[in-house]
Amino acid sequence: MSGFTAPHCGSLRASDAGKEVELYGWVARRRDHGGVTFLDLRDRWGIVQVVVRTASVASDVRGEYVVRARGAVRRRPAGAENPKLATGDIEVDVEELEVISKSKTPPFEIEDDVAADEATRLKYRYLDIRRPKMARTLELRHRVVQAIHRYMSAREFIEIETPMLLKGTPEGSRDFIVPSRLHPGEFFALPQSPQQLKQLLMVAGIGRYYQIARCLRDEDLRADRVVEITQLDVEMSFCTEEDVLGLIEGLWASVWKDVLGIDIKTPFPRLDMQEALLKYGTDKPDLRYDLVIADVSDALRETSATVFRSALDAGGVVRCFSVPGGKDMSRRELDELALMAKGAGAKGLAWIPGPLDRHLAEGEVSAIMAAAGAGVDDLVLVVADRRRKAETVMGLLRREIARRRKLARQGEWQFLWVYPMYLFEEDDQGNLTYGHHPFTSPWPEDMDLLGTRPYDVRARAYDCVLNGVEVSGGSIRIHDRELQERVFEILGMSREKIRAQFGHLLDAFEYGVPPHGGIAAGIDRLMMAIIGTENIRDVVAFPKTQSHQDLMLGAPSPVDQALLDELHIKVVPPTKPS
RNA sequence: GGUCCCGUGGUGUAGCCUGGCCAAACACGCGGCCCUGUCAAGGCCGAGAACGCCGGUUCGAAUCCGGUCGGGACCGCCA
Repeated sequence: MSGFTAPHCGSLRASDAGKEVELYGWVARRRDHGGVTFLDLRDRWGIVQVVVRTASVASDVRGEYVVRARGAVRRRPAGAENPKLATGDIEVDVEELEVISKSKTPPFEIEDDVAADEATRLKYRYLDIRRPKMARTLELRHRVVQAIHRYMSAREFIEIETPMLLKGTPEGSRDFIVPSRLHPGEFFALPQSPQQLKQLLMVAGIGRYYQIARCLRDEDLRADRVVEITQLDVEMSFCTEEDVLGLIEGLWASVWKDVLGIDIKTPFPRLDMQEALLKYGTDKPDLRYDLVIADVSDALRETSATVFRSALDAGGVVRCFSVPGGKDMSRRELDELALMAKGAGAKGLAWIPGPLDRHLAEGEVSAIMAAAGAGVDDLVLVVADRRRKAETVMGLLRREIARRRKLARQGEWQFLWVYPMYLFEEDDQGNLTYGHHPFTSPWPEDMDLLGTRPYDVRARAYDCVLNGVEVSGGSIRIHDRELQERVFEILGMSREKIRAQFGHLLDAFEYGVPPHGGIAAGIDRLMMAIIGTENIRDVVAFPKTQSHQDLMLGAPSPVDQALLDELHIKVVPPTKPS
């Protein structure tokens, strides 16, 4: 009999009692009592206890050895059941035990609550994945993706693969590029997303497209970002926002039902961008806790407190929110928060009651308290700065307070749509840039603002946020060649550049374009929300580090000079600034 | 591009602020012995780190300073 068809260690139940089985697995733990030895045998499905009564057989078995154990499943003696194990009602009485392969002592213990350094875990990822929690997460991820396939397929969406080797573009994120051997000095770009291809599929008349696609962006990493993301990419023709939002609400409801057995409420609440930034200081608010931010700029217009006054005079804002029961926060904790605010670029952090009170008029203090909705036991955190900076800092503090004081209500699934958003944003240099991407359709009623007040033009764009994680985002696209060209021009692109970068799309738009729109959902972030982690590496089998390294494979690495020559590539080592 | 945190046996931590009492403590793991019912088994015994690396200060550095490498968090960036 092959081990492949043998029962799984973790799948045995009381109903299997009496069966003669052969088990294959890893030794998770050995408890040697002299006359009798218990081995916990682990496979992807779980752990089962096997009992070895021949001391000599068990004595040379060690942790992480791969073994074959043959014996009879039987109910455990009364009182010896282990309710902590799914297999805890039974055990396997070993008649034959064979060591298939030995193991060195692993660099960290293979158990769910490992505290091993993440670098070590990444180097030995194959051991890390042996941890039941990791294996469960990967299996859950598979089930989520399968549920997505079923749902999309049932609605007549078809999965179409798009190329990995695309044309580079200076827009958006930095491209990963691949040298062309046959075209010296020219490069392909790996996809940041199949955006243009899926729009072209709409021109092609496909109507309903989806793909579970890998996308690569060469950007600096964060706790919630990886280099290679997996996204559900969707595009559909003749649709409105309501069609897309409804489709995705139905999708999440279906995934939650099928995979988690949970009913979630649809439709999801909606919040426009402006309100999200004001009340939560972020475009992806976590609604599992309250902490609503208030603007108190007007109340402090005449204040004599210099910190607020100078910010307001410079055209900035003063924002605050109340920390319930925050009066008990220590000076040390407040200093930590202030340090964090400064780290995010704020000039400082004020709190009420606090040292700044004496610079404020009586009425100003009470106005702030009232706006924040603060009671006598509460503490109000106040930041004065340029609007965008104040929003960022308040959002950061709001999240930090919730984390420190464990304010997020567990077990809640707080979905929401941020919609509508804005078509354009201001970049660091004060230049106009797109908010979502340059193919996003302007809000019809705002069309005449395009030439005059572009920043006020709303976009037919939407983000779906779950528990503070942006899980998807998309838009209704421009399907008119002239409007598309106009938007490119407002973005400051020359005719020549438009031609070179997007000529294929504009050409296609001359052959009958259906109105279309779509959305992309990040599977990695979705999984983060589902398992409740803030570390995206927890949901990826083989993730890279913050500096884009694969510690297990040792990638990136140099390649043979011969290969470089063939690709017409010359490496210029970085010069150190003196 | 920037700010911050971390780097001590196989693993996780303590020690570092206030240099010498630290060839460094504790727990887990590991090795040996004992033990027929445990399941984080238990008991006894034992091995194992000159403190990421380089340089400096000092009579003396795990402890102070500079640099460097590695990991992480955040700002910028991420259409």
